[in-house]
Amino acid sequence: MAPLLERLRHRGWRLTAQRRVIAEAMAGEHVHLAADEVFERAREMLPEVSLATVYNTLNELVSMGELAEITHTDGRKRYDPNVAEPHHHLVCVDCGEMLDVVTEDPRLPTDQQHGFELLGVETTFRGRCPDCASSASSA
Amino acid sequence: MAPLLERLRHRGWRLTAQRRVIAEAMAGEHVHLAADEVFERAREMLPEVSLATVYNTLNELVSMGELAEITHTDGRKRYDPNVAEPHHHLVCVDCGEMLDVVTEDPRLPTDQQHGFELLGVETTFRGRCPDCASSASSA
DNA sequence: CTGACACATTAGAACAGTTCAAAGATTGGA
DNA sequence: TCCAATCTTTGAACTGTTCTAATGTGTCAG
Repeated sequence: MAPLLERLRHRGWRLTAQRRVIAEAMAGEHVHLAADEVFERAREMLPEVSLATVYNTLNELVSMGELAEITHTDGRKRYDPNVAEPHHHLVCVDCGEMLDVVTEDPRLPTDQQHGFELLGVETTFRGRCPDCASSASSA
Repeated sequence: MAPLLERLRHRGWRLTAQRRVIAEAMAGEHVHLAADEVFERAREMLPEVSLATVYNTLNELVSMGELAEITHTDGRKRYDPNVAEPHHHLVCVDCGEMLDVVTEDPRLPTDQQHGFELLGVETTFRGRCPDCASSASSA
């Protein structure tokens, strides 16, 4: 799938300077930035950009389906530009690093569906990343 | 497993009036209350109880391992007294109702582990509950 | 090209959920 | 009973996010 900026251009989305740097901040493969991190990155490229615009734009991209919103344990929302390939997440409980993993979706047996119309599944594997594991054992 | 209050008594946890009503508010099988809902329920039984105590107590119970903390999409933490039986959740995207479901844990293939030491898995099935499905189609 | 309207952006106030700090109340043990 | 430890309370502070009202910018019809 084309990168985020490309996709937005195709949609005829009005691409202002602010929106471009925000989209550029989200570029990449394993990107799971929180709003304040997007703000940081965007500001390096365009210092005048405001936090409100970052929030506006991220919310808009989410409702356009161009970004996925991930709710992290710490209460900050994170944004994932990888909406093309269905995937789950592997998160380090110590440093919060988040990686994409591609695994089979877990299944919900019919007798557990409670009459729900199923729409999706999200799985988060929690663990300790190599860096945190080695620094913990040496501590 | 014994209900929450029972377990707490066994641990010799100092059981004050406030703590008891908070624990009682969490009693039941499919309970996934947010802090303000616990506060509400507790206050019905003991009007003097304060919100700070609710937060203090919930956090304490979580670190004792007697409650599980669930991070909901809306930014409110929810608390689950069912820590005995490993389970996952089924959530209505419209009304937020949350049910426990018992399914097999999804597996993370070794080639996807990125060197992480795995600690746990959380799965959330998202869907629409029967009530919301019928009111949506009639709307 | 120009005016005008729609849309984007901004700063800061407002808001929700949660945590913190200091003072007061309660508990259990000597 | 008195003390020390612990619990509770109030209210302020903090974090992440949304809202508001004013200003700025792009686009297009004429």
